[in-house]
Amino acid sequence: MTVTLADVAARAQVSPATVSRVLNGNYPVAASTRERVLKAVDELDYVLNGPASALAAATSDLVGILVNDIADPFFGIMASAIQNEIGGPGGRAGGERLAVVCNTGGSPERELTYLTLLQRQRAAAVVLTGGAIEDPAHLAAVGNKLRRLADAGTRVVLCGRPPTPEAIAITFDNRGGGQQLTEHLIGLGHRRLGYIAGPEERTTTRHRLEGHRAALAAAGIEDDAERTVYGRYDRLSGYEATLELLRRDRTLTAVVAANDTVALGACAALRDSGLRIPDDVSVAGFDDLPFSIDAVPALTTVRLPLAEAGARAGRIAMGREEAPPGGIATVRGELMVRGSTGAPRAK
Amino acid sequence: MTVTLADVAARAQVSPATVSRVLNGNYPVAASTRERVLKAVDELDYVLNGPASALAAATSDLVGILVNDIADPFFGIMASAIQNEIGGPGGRAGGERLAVVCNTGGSPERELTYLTLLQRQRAAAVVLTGGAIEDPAHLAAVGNKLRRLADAGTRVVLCGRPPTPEAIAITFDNRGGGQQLTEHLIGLGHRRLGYIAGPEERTTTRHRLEGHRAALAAAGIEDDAERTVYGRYDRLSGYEATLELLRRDRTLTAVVAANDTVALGACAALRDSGLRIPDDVSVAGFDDLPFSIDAVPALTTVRLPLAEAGARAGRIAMGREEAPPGGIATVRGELMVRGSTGAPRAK
DNA sequence: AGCGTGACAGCAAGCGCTTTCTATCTAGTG
DNA sequence: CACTAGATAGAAAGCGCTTGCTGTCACGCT
Repeated sequence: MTVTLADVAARAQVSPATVSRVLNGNYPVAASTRERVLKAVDELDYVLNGPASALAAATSDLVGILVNDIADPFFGIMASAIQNEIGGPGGRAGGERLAVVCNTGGSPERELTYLTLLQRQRAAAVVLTGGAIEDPAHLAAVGNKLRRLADAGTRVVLCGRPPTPEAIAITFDNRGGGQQLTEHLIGLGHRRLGYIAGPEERTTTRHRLEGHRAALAAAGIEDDAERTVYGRYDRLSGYEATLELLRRDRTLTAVVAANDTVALGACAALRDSGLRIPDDVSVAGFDDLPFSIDAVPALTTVRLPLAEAGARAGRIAMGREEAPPGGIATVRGELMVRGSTGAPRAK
Repeated sequence: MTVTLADVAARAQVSPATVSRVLNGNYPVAASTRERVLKAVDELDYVLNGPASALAAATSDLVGILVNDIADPFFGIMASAIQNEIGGPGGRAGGERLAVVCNTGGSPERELTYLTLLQRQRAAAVVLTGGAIEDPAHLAAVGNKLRRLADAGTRVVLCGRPPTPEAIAITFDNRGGGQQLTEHLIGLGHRRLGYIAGPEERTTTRHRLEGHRAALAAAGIEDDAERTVYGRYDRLSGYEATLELLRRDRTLTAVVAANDTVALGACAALRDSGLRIPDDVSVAGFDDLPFSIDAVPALTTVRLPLAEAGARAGRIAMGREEAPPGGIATVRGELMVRGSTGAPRAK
C-alpha cells in the first residue's frame, strides 16, 4: 500500500542502505546513483516514514514550544519568532524540523502532559515561554521533567520565564519594567495609583507587582493593599477590576495594569464611568503589543522585545548560538511614554 | 541508558507484550498483573518511545493545525479552539494527542513542507485554517498532498478556508459579510467608499472584496478602481493604504478595511490626517477580534464565530462530529454596528 | 471424569529505517 | 606490475514497540 524505502531501492536498483544515504546525504554516494535514487523517489512519490526513521536513528526533528495562551499575541509573537529560528520549513535555519506549538492554557497539568508527550517523541528541543506557576509541587515536577528531557538529549530553553537550574533562560526584567512604569507615573505627580495584577500564582504577576511596589516605596508612598486587585490576563478582567478599584476609591488618578490587554479593559471601564484618559485618570499597560499604539489615547507601556527574545531562544535551542554566561540572560523592557498617562488634575 | 518496555517487563516479571497491553489498555490483563506493571513503570520512570510505538502500530497521535500567522489573534483563536477539541492534554476530549500548530507565515512552500512533515509523521489529522493562496499550481499541489494524506488515513479538515474536493470544510461567508458591511455603509448614505484589500492572491481577500462590490453594484454606485488598494493583513498596511486613498480622493466618506487590524491602521492614518471618525470618515473592519471593541470609537465590523468554527473543525477532525452534508458548512458573519461608522456629513 | 470455554500471558514476527562492518572496484604509487 | 588507499555499495543487525497466534490454566457443564 504505502511506498517504503525498499520499494524505492528496488526501483532504483540499489540497496535500501543507499537510498537512505542519498536521502540523508551524509555519506558519499556517486552522483549517478544519487540521481537514479532521486528519480525513483520522485516517481514513486515516496515519503519517509518519520517514526521509523526516528526510531532507527534515535533522534527526531520535533521541537516543542509551550505557550500559555496561543490566542494571546504576547505568546503568538514569541512563538512565531522562535519557530522562525528553529528552522521549520523555509525558516531562516536549514534542515526541516517540525516546530510545533503546544497550548497549555496556563494549566499546570497540561504543561506537564505536553512535556511528557514531547519526551515520548524524543523531541530535539523544547522552549517554554511565559510566566510559570509558583506552586512548589508543580515547579518541582516541571524541574524534574526538564532534567529528564535534558538527560535524554533534548535541549531545553526558557523564554520569558524565570530561570531554573535545569535550563538556559532568556528572562524578562518584569520587576524593573514595573518599577520604571510606576516611577514614571509618580514623576508625573500621581500619588493614588490603582494596580490591576494578573493571576496571583504567576511569576510574571508577582514580579511586575513587586516592581510597582518598589517604586511606591522608594517615593515614600504608602502601599494600600486596597489598591491592588488580582485578575486574569484578559480584557474583561481589566474592566471589572477597574470598576472595583473605582468603587474602593473614586479619587484614584492612575491605573497600572498587568498587561496591555488588561489596560484596554481598564480604559473601557474608565470611559464607561465617565472619566477621561488621561485627564481624570492615567492608564499604563505592559508588553507593548501591536494594538497598544492604536488605543486612543495610545497606551503608555513597557515594551518587551518579544520577537528578539524569541529568536534568541530559538537559536539557542538549535545550538546555533551560545548560551548566555551563567545560563541566564535578562532582557530589559523599555518604557514607552504615550498619551494615556499625564499629570493628574490639580486637586 | 534509557528505560525500555523490556526493562519494565523484567522488573514486573511479565513479558513485554503484557506491559504493552497494560499501557494501551485494550486487552484483558488481570488486575494484579496490571498493578505490578504500573508499579514498575512508576519506579523506573518509564516513558513510552513514541516513534517506536507509532512505527509498530502504524498510527500516531499527532494532529497538525496549519495557520498563516500565529501572531495574529484571528488564527490564535481558531487554533486554540481546535486544539481544545482535539484533545491535547486536559482538553475536553479524552486520549492524549499531541495537537501542534504549524506557522506557515502565509508561504505556499512552507505550507507544503509542513504538510509533508505531517505526512511523514503519519499524523492522525490535519486542520488547515485561513484563506488559501489562489495560485493554480500551488492549489493543485496542496490538493494532491491532501488527497495523499487522506488516503493514508489522515483526516483532513479545512477551517475558514474555501472548500476543495479533497476535504471537509467549515467555510466563512466572507462574501456575504463584506456585502452586509458595505450595504450598511450605503444605507447610512455613503457614496464614496475606499476599500483596503488584503494580499491580492488570497481567497479571503477576493471574497470580501467581491461582497463589497456586489453591494456597490446593487446600489448602483459606480466602482471606481481607484478606490481599492491592496496591501497586507496588518496595521501598517492599513495606515499606508489609507493615506494613499486619501491622496487619490480626499472626499472619501468611508473606508472599508480587509480586517480589523487593517482598520485600526486606517483609523490612525485618518486621525493623523486630521479627520474625525466617524464624523468625517467612517471606518469598518472585519472579523471582530477582541480588541476591536476597544478602539475609540469602537469598530463596526463583521463578527466571525472563530472559536465555534474552530471547535467544530476540531471535533470533525477527531471524528467526534459528523461531517456537514456535502462536506461543506458555511458559517455566516454577523454585522456588528458600532461607533466607527455613521452618516456622512451633509455636504 | 472428560472436555469445552473463557481468561490471561507469552512468543515471535515484524513495522521501516539507520548504520556498522565488510566487500568490491578503481586509481594512484613505487 | 603488484599493492594500497580511497570511494562506493551492500548485508545485516538492530531501534523499541505492537499484535496475531499459541499456549496454559481453572472452571463449570454434561
